[in-house]
Amino acid sequence: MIPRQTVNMTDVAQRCGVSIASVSRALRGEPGVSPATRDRIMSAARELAYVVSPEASRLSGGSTGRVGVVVPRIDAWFYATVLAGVADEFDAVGVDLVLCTLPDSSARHRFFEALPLRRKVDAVIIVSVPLSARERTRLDQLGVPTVQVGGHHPPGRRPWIGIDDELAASQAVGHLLRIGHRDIAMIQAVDHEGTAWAADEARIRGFHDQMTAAGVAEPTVVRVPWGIDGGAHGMETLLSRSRLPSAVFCHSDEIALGALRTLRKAGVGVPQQISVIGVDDHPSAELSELTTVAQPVREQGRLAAVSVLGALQDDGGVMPARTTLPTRLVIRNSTAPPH
Amino acid sequence: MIPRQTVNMTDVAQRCGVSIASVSRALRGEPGVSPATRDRIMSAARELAYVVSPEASRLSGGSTGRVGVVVPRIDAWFYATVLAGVADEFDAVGVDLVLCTLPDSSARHRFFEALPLRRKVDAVIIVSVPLSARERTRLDQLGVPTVQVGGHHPPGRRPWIGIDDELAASQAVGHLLRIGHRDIAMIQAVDHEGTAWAADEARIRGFHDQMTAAGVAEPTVVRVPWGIDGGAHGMETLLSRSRLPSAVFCHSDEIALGALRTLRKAGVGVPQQISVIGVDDHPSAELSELTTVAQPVREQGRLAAVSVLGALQDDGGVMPARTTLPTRLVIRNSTAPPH
DNA sequence: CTGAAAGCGCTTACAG
DNA sequence: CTGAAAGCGCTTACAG
Repeated sequence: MIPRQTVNMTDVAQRCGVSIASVSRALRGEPGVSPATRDRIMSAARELAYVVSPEASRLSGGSTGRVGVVVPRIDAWFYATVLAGVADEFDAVGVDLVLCTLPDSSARHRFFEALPLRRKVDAVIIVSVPLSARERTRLDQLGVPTVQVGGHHPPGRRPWIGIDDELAASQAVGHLLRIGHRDIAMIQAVDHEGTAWAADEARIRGFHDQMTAAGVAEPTVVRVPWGIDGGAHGMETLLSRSRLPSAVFCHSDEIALGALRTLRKAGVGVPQQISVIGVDDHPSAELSELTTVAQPVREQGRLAAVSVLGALQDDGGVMPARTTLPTRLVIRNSTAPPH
Repeated sequence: MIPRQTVNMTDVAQRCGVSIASVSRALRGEPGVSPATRDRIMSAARELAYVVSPEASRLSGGSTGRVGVVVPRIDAWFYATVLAGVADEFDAVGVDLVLCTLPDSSARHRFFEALPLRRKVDAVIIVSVPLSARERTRLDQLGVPTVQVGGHHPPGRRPWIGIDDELAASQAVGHLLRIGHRDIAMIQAVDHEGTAWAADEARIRGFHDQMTAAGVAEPTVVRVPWGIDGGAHGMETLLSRSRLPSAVFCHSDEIALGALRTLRKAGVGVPQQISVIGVDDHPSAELSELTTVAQPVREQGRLAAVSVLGALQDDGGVMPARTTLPTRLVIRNSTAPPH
C-alpha cells in the first residue's frame, strides 16, 4: 500500500487515543468534549499540522471553509482594493477566498447559468456586478448567504454595502457650484456592452439634480468608454467645441486623469482655464493634484467580509441589511473659482 | 434562501435502470459503456439537470480542481495584474483560484509553518515571495506542483517565470548613459522589514554594473521605503544635497512617480534640469510621461497558470523550467540629454 | 463526555 | 459491457 501523504482525522484520533467523533467535535469547537480531551486533541492536531479536508467536511454536511468573491476584474484599483479588504478579514479567521472574475456580459451569463460556485463555498460576496431578476434568483439558488458590495440595491434582504454614488456626485458638483461655476460639463463613462451599472447611473443622476437645482437646464454631457483613454477622448471632444466649459465633472478619477492628460498636451491651464473634478480618490489623484470625492474602498471589502462571516455564524449574525459608507470631498489643485 | 436542489447520481441511475458506476463512467466519457446505455444516461442526466457534486467527486477522485495563488498583496498594480493573467487561464479551464496574501514577514512565517493550503489545492503559484531554504522545503511538503513568478531562482526544478531585473536596470541606466548622462543617482527601494527581495537586489546590481562599466566608481545612492511617498522622500534627500545629479534611476515607477511629485513641487524642470527613469511601465507612468522599462506583467501570470495547469496533466506537462520574459525601454518625456 | 456507525455522493478496482 | 462493493474523510444522530 502506498503511504498516505496527508494526515487525516484518524491520525489525530489515534495519536490521542480517542475517536474521530471527538476530534471532529473538538476541532470545530462543538460542546460535548471535556476540556482535557479537547486540549490533547488540539495540540495533537497542531503537532501533526492537521488540516481538515474541506471536501469530506462538506460532503458530510459541514461547511467548506471557503467563501467566493465575485468581481468584474482584478486588475483595476477599485476591485483589487475591495479584495484586499476582504482578504484582511478572511485571513484573520482562516477562511479561504475563492476568486471569480466576470469581465464581460458573456462571462456573467455563463457564471449565472452554470453556477460554478455551487457546493464549493459557504457564502458569496458579489462586487459591483449588475444583477437582473433572473440572476438574483440564480444567486439565491446557490443556497448560501450572499452579500453585495455596490451595485443596485437588492430588493430582498440581501445585505448591501457601498456608498451613495448620487451623493458623491452631488458633493463634487456642489463644490464646483459653490466656488462659482455654472458652465459645468460632465464626462460620463459608459459600458461598451450597454450594461447599466448602478454607480454610473447614480453619478449621472447626482450631476443632473445638482445642475437643475442650480438652474442649469441642459448641461453639456459627453459619453465615453471607461478608463483613462476614454477620459482623454472625452476632453478632446469638449476642446473641439466652440466654447470651453469653466469646469468638468468627471465620472471617476480615471476619466479625470485622462482629461488632465489631454488638457496638459493641449496647453490648457488647470485650474486657471478649466477646473476638473473626479470621484474615487484613486492613488493617482493625489499625484496629479486632482480634486475628488473620496470613497472608503478597502473598508467596503472589510465590511462585506464581516457581514458574510457573521451570516455564517449559528445566530445568523446581526449585520444591518444596508450599510452606506460616507464619501468625502478632497480639495486639491485642479479646481478653483472661474476666471 | 431557496434550498439547493438535490438530484444525485443515484437518481439518474434509477431513471435509466443502470448502476451509478455506469452513470459515472458515461458522464465522464470513460470507456466501458455501450453507446446505447451511454445515450440513455446522457439524456436522463440532461432531463434531470444533474450536476456532479464536486465534493464527492474529488473525495473519491483525488484532485480538488483548485489552485492556490500566493501573493504579497493584492492592492498593488503588479500583483493584481499578475493575478488577472492567472485568472484568465483558470477561467478558461474551470479551475478555481484560491487566493492567499502574505503582506508581511509574520504572515509569511505563519503561512509556511501552518501550510493552510494543504489538502485544499492541486497546485500552487507563488508570486515574488522570497523563499528561504526551509520555506522551499515546506512548500515541497505541500506535495503538489509549485510554480514561481519572480523572486529568486529556485535551486531545484521548480518552474520559474519572470523577467531579468538586472537586465531591466541595465536597459534603464544604459539609456541615460547613451544620451550623455554620467552623474546618475539611484533611488533604491528597501523593505522596511529588511527582507531581501530578488527584484530589488537585481536592479541594484544592474545599476552598479552599468555605472562601473561607464567608469563611475561610486554613484550616489539613496535608500527609501517602497512606494510613492518613499520616492518623494528620496528625491527630497537628493535635492537637499549640494549638487543635483543630472539624472536619477528609480527602482520602480512608483518611486519615480513620487520623485516627479517632489520635483514638480520644488519647481525643478523635468527633463530640463534632471532626467528621471523608472522600471515597470505602471499605468500611471504614461500619464506622467515617465520614461521606463516595461515588463509584461499579465503575461507572467498567464504563463504561470499555463505551466501549473500543464504540470497537472497526466503527462506532467512540458513547460520549460525557467522562462524569462523580455523587458523593453519605453522612452517618454522625463529623460533628455544633460543640459 | 465519548464512541460506533450510518451516511454524504462520488470513483475505481474487482468480478461477472 | 455492467454492477456490487469498498472506500475517500468527514459530520451527526444515536447509544452508552
